[in-house]
Formats: sequence, C-alpha cells, structure tokens
Amino acid sequence: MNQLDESLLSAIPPFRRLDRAQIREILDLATPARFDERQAIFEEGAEASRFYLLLDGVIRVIRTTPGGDQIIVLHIAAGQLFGIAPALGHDTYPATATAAGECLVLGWPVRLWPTFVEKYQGFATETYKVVGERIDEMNNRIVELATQAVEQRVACALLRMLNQTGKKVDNGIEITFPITRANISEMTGTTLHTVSRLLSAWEKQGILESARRHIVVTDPHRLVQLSTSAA
Amino acid sequence: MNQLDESLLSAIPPFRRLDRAQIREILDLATPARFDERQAIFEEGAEASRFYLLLDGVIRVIRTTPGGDQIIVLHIAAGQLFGIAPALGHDTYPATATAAGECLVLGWPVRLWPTFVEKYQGFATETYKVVGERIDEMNNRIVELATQAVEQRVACALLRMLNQTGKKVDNGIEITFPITRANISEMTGTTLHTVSRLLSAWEKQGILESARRHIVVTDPHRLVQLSTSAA
DNA sequence: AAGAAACGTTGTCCTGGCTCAAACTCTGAA
DNA sequence: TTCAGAGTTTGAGCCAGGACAACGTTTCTT
Repeated sequence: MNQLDESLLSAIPPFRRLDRAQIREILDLATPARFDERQAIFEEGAEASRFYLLLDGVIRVIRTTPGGDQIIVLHIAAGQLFGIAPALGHDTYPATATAAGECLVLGWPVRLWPTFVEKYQGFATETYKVVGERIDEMNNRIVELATQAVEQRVACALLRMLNQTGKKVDNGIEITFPITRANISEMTGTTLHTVSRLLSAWEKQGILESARRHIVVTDPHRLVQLSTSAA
Repeated sequence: MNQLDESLLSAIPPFRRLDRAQIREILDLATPARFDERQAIFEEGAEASRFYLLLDGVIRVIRTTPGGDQIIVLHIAAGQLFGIAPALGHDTYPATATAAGECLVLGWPVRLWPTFVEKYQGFATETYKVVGERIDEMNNRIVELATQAVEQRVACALLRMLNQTGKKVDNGIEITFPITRANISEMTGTTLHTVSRLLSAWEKQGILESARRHIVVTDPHRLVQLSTSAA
C-alpha cells in the first residue's frame, strides 16, 4: 500500500531474520507518521491501541508525578520498537512518548502483535531481548540514582545519550537531538540550575562544548572518569 | 519424580490455564530446593543456566556497584517467577538473588524455556505480563528516587513490601521476612542511620511497631500520606 | 521591530541528610 | 556466662545541592 523501502526494516533486530516478502507484508500493514519536536505520539494512561517502531529521530519517554514533576524515563533511539506495553500485558500506556526532535515512526494496531509473534520466526525472541536491555538500563539508573552524586549522574546521563544516539563530528561526539538543561535535570533528578553549573564547569575544562539546546562532548573519556569516581 | 502437589502451581498466573497433566509434567521436570536466610540462589554475572519459581518465602534481588555499595533492586514474592534473564536475551544473570528468609524454590534448566512457551498455551503471555509489572515497578522507583525526599522514599519502600508480602496481624500489617534498617537503606538510597531515625519517629507517632529485623505497620493509611506529601 | 516566551547563567542563602563517632542491645556460639 | 558479631540508636558537625531570585540571550510571533 504505502511506498516504504524494505531496507528500512531489514537491519533492525526483530525483523532481521525475515525475508523480503515478509518485510513487505509488515510494511504494508504499517501506518507511517511524522512527528515534530515536542509532539506526543501517545499519552500516559491512554488506551494502548498501537505499537510503534522508530525509523528516524529520538523519542523521549516521560512520566509525570502527582506532584507535577516530570521525569524522563528513557530515550528511544532509531531502530527501536516502543509503545509495546500491550505486549507486556498493559492495556494502557504507562508513560507519555514525545518526539525529542523530528521523528519518523511506523505504527501497527495491537491486534497484529500476536500475529507477528506467531507468523514471523524470531520476532518474539528478538523483541524480548530488547525488553531485557531496557530492563538493564532501568536497573542501572536505579543503582545510579540510589548511590551516586549529582555530578556523576549527569555524566552518566550524557554518556548514555552518546552511546544511544551520539554522532561523531570533527571535534567530538554530538548529541543528535535538541536537549535543554531542564531536560537533563529531568533525567537525573536534579535542578536545571545544578546542570547548568556543571555544564559550564565542564565546558571550561574542555570536556564539552554546548550551545543552546545542543551539546558536543569533546572528551568522552574524561566524562567516563567523572561518571565513576568523584572529582 | 518428586512428590510436589499440583495445587502449588495451579494458582500461579503463568500456569493457571494448564490442566492437571500439564502441571504434573512441569513439576516432574523441576528441581525443588530450600534456601536459608542470606543464601544465594544465583550470583550476578554467573551463567544464566536456570530459571526459577518461588513457592514460599521472599527473594531479595541485589546489585553491587563498582564502588562496593549494595542496592536492593526488588523483592520477589511467593508465586513469582525469577531468574528469567535468559528469556530476555541475557546469557548471564544481571543481579544476585538471595533468600530474604527461608525460601522454597523450583528451578528448571533454561533449555526448557522455549519448550514451555511452545507447549503451554498462555505461558508466555502470562509471563511477559509479570515482566510488564516489574517494569512498572522499576519505573515507579526511578521516578521516586528522582523526585522524592528520603522520608517519602522510605515510606514508599515499606508500602511496597506491605503490598507484595504483607500479612494481616491483629494490630496491623506485618512484613513477613526479616528486614534490617540497612536493608531498607539499600532499597531507598539512603543510610541506615537516617532509616533508623525515621522508624523511631514513626514508632513514636504510632504508625508502626518495630523490633530487631521485624516491622509491623499499624497505620498504613498514614504511611500512604507520608509517601506522597511532605511532613 | 517589538514583545513575549523559551533557554541559560550566576549569585546567595539555607537545610536535609550524609559522615563520623560512640554506645547500647540483642542473639547465638563456645 | 561470656564473648563476638550483628543490629540499632543517638549525637554533633558539615556541606552538596536545592530554593529563590534576578538577569542575560536567543528564538519565535505578530
């Protein structure tokens, strides 16, 4: 139906083992959509009616506390499935997903999930592998939040983003989507003020370069040091 | 082979839909084991060779940081599967599981996992539902650690244990397994000193009664208040 | 072009809770 | 019954980082 290229899926883990015809089938069932920065793909608490694959861009998964604080639960990088709550027994999304920058997304109705699992060899296994990785990441963040000081947590958050979506540029590694001090504070459980001070200090030390909503890490190795040991 | 009663499994979600013969089969493949307090069922980093079902008791899942801090990632209540890392694509356990009190456990070799999924209708679905719940809980803890003050976090931790394994007694709800101030501090990212002070204060206010390694919450409702709002 | 909104920086103050220290109380082992 | 180890309590001091405040800068809107 739609004119998507098979190569879009053939490199992505849950679809990697499928042949061209199968991928064609899956693409024909998908609804592609483009989202602008800050636009929500789905909201926390809404009925989980679709699951998605992120083709391009970065998605921010957000939770809001009763007290009104927002915290960023995780970032989704291109090539990842998301909104797969229904596959884990939820009938409502447990968090809000918004586009961190411009995004290209494929969506399928949840009723196709069992079909995919049944029909496509390895699909379930590969997907649950992704879930496993996400659990790992969440575990790490819990340990981090419980044991590390703010400076280390911010360093970890930057490194995590570099690993997931960083792009090599001439003077370092760039975070490829718009990000504010406030965003980083929402990932690390601190305030935008503290983040601002840290980034300023690091910029002075030549660890990174930052402009409004934009960060390039020039010395990732130093950042790794900061993320583990103090000072 | 072993003389376990079918009723042990028939009430547990992933097995609920199975008939007696199927449950018998599964039981015959299982290795039952008893663990004493503080005994490890498996260690972080070890090859994930088996998955388990907790029949009785409580399991503590622990991670150790490079810095030597321990933090309690979650508690497993009776009736839950655990050590299912291999089903999520890990070939090594991401955390250590130790018996919080005396425990009765069934274990199966991982090679049976695909068999179970294939052979027993609903097994996979139900299991991933459990995974979904665990992800939810982890999400909540991340938000909690990122936004709440120590007092609220400790209150949340107590409530979580009450919900999972609390037992009604005449004067309140009891935490059914031995737990120290240090344990609670490892769940909440604080120090045993602070936990001690909080519990003392709460005991003075009649919210709970505590003895060495033992807590009974007499006013859970008040604890809920403490877990959301300050003071 | 002007105003508003979003984003970022920096300063000052103040407190929650961590650190260090010491003592007390159980429990179990020998 | 004594001792060692594990668990708990309490005190005193200190500082990382949150709260509050004000201002600078860039971007968007009209």
